[in-house]
Amino acid sequence: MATATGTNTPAPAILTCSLLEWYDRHHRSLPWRVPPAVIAAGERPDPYRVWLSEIMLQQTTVGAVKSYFDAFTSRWPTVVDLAAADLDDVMKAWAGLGYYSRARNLKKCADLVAHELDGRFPETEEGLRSLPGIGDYTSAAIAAIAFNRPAVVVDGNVERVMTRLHAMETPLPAAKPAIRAAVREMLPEDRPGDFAQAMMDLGATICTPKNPACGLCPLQVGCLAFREGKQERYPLKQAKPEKPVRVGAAFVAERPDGAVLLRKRPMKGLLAGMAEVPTTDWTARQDGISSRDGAPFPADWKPRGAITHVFTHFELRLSVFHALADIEAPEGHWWSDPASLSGEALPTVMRKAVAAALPHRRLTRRR
DNA sequence: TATGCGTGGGT
DNA sequence: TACCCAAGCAT
Repeated sequence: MATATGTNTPAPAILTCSLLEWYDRHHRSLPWRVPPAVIAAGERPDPYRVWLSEIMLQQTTVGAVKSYFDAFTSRWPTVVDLAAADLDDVMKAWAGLGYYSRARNLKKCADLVAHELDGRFPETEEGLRSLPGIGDYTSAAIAAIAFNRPAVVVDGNVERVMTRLHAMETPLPAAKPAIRAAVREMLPEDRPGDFAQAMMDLGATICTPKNPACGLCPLQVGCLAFREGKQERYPLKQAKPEKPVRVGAAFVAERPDGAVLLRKRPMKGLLAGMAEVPTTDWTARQDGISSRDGAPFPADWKPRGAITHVFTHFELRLSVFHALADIEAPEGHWWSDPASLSGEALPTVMRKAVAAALPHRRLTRRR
């Protein structure tokens, strides 16, 4: 439509058409995706695989998800299989992927779908939204991708694309309603699933945070940020508070046969229900950083350096100590022998601690 | 609306 | 190096 200045802004439907043509040619091939040509032939994706991929992809990169997705779908091909699994096994399979409440909710959701919904996922946003671990984004994404419903799917990619397209001066998250409205304008009635994935692919491969490839962008003719040469200015965001530092000590006890003493973290809070080596409390204090006070039992604890791990909202510095011990596992602890250790539900921070104490031990899960 | 919740890769 | 960021959810 024409503007007062004489410059032309294409109608939303024109941009949508351009985006879908781009997607037909340049879509990413992903293990959980049914490509557009196959969709056009009338095939639909497996809702279980769509759901599983969407949960794994929450705040997580495609590269990190792929091997986990393959492992999960090989071991548990259907939602009924996953419902029949032990939660402990699911947590072990999830270890390293982060945000562990996702895995707990994944299992809850699978149980619910398998036992109360006859193994079938709801087909509406509202129905999906009521399931554990499924919020506004994920319900819309599954409804669109698995069931071709005209849902407004807005993730971080879409936020970036739309704030640039319209040169939105409102910072996130306040801009979200305007972003949703702008996406709704572009929704195609016939291909909502492809449209949602096309927007995300565009954000991931063309409309990137740094150095966007505007020369290859199907929306370039309509992009106000590009017109002003200010692509990287958007999206505007609220400033974040700085990260506090917490310190503590970790104690890696090794039995003569090489087993390592572990315990289970509380079921609530950080790394809930995951395994760990014994540690002191993690405090904000900077002094006593290498203190071996707080060891789980008396032993000849020797310093093995320190590790740093950055969580979302604080940075953790752990002094690591090692000792040989041949005792019964204390209440709530267990000895994990060398063959079992890498399969434990150990979050990355604890793998770092063990690696510092046992530098010759292999702890990597996959590659 | 604000905060807590992981991790690894990119720049 | 020190950030930034990624297909967010629960409370």
